[in-house]
Amino acid sequence: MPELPEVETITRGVEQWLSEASISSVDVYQPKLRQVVPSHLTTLLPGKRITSVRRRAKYLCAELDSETVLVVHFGMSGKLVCVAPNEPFERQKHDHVVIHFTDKSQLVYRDPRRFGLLTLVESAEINTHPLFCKLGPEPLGNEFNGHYLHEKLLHRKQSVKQAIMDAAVVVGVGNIYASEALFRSGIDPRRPSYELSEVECERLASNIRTVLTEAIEAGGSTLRDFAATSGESGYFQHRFQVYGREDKPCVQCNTPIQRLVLGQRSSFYCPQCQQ
DNA sequence: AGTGTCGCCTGAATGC
DNA sequence: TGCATTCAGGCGACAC
Repeated sequence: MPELPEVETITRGVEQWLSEASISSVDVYQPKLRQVVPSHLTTLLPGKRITSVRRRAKYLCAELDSETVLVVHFGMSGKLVCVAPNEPFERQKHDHVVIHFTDKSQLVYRDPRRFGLLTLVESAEINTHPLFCKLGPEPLGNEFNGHYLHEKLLHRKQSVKQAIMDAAVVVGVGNIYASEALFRSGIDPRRPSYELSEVECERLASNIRTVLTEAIEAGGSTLRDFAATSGESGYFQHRFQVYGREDKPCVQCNTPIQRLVLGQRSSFYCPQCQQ
């Protein structure tokens, strides 16, 4: 599932792949994603060129030469498939949107579970747009640090795991990386947020940063094959220390990893190392 | 305002 | 073997 590191990898992949070509046509085969794909996509995109690509939270933002941003979210199962000019391409069952370029290349949005979205936002309005206006800081940016996190958590009763997964606190920390960062920090995911000291918040913020950075680097290793691998990326799943490892020995102390549910999400932790 | 719950959707895994 | 059920997940909508 595309978490922040995967979206970052996809973004870098698309960036490498950008060309002078402009969009010639857009086919929408299934508009019913998490949000309905706006019908004006097919009329507004042709003739435009993608000038740059960046990531904000788990959104890929493709800037067009019309003061407009094509916003893509991958939900749980979304991918972008880059098809090289004249490379044979057969549309698959869950290819919902196909963007054709003048150089005969294609960009394909594939999403079996349809939890993702594609939409257009005016560049000037991106920060006030409903999708973006409530977002907290980027976990890899300077604004996010232990002091900030401590202030944010101070008056929260919620568990610390739920808090760091709240996009208003910090964006892009999904279920997997929340568990991993808490393990590395030696913090029990059930701890009430207000209970964490500034030192613990420093440690947690730092580990959120490093675990995401390491995952991006692992994803980056497949960057070269980006177009060929249909957006599949990364080997970081082989480095999970707690996520999905219920009953398996803790990598630090051999105590069996436990699973519990917080806010309807599976959480994994070591009862020995995380207090 | 903060918090908890629901629902969208499909495929994989599990149960009978 | 095949059918039915359960689960996973991001995140907005909604209720309290």
